[in-house]
Amino acid sequence: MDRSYIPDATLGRLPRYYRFFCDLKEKKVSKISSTQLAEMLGTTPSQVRQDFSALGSFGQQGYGYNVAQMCHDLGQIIGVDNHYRAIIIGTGNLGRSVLSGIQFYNHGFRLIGIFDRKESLIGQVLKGMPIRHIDGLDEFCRENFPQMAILCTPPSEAIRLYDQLISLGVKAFWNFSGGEIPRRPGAVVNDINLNDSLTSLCYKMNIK
Amino acid sequence: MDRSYIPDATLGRLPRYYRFFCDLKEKKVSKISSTQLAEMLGTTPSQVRQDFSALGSFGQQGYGYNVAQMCHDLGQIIGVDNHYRAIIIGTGNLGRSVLSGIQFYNHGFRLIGIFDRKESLIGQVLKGMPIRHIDGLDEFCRENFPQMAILCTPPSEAIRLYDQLISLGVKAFWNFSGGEIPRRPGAVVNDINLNDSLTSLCYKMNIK
DNA sequence: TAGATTGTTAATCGATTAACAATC
DNA sequence: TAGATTGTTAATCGATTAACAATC
Repeated sequence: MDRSYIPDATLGRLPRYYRFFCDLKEKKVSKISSTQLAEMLGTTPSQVRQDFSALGSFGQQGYGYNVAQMCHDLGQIIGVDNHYRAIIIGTGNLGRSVLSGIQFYNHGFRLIGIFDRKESLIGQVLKGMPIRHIDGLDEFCRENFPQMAILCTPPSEAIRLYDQLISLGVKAFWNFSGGEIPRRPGAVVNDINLNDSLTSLCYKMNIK
Repeated sequence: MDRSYIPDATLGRLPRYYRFFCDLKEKKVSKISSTQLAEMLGTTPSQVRQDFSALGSFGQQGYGYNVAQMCHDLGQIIGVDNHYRAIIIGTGNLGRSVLSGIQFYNHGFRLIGIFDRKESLIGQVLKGMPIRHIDGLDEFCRENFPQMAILCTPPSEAIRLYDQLISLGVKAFWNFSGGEIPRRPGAVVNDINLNDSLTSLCYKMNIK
């Protein structure tokens, strides 16, 4: 189980592998071969084996991969049991769709706070939690130590919040704002840029 | 301007390049060097020049890249003026956030129809358009020829709709459902999988 | 044991970086 | 002309694919 170095390309595929194994487990499939899995994923058996080898998880020669085992092992590598404390800022359509559509707990997080700037929304209950005013963000962070923040505000506000939150100890950001967030050592950022995704779809249609 | 072959990695960066040049144009910046641009993007001058060289667009030695020109040229390559006809299916939180947050016209598309299954929503007006019942999808497509579909339904429905829409001539899909859509020749798909993105963020926190 | 399938090594392919001649 | 900066070539690095020995 030496995972001193795992290629970036492998890590990029890790969430999808994990999702497939969880689904297979749900469907009571007990084992699967690299060939079958590659078929489902639209990739090659070689890549599947190379990836799992790099991740340090083991199949069994002549048998394949044990679904429950892989599900557990990949979950460990990802750290889904850590349930990092998360807050969300911005409860417009985007914020609300994240709140309603994502199962935080199954994906390694626990939601502990919801923030907005709009006075009329403060106190409204979402997911069993009141919307708090953004002005109380500092105090909230000093008391509750959120580790991850979901940025669902306009771009310029997201960029400001980013630095503010870093100084408050937040280590990870899920950025839906479309704003360009400067990378800082010690902070990790996942961007969801819908405009860029739409642009790329246009390009793909254009060349076909 | 030979763009017989453009590397995938370059194409993956194309939307972001385009966005940066559009922003610079808005800010009345007239020219920029690969070094300055690389600084803004968090990459290397070498990569910037290599990419633009592959795309067939030209800077000027000793000067840099003309912002307005690049904006125009990259827009041409992407095909933003095509304004492909798009429909959206599903007007839950996710669908509504796409409808309210995306400027279709600026990114190569034109929205021509909104669909849902829920009776109580039919007729409600969003973005100046009535929500139509999904049962009228076939007829609508045969009359209006949508080229792209945004899937904001639950996964299983998205997968069904995908094949239905392909048979109706739809060529591109923006898949927010989280469902795994089988690739078909002649169809292009851009997936937005929020669960996978969250999983990867968890992993990144876990290793830090 | 025989058959199946992994894990790993080697070969190929693609992407990034470095360096510099070309040229505006 | 001199200075700046591109475009392109070559070198390095990383990812994918192919092949097969190891082994359950």
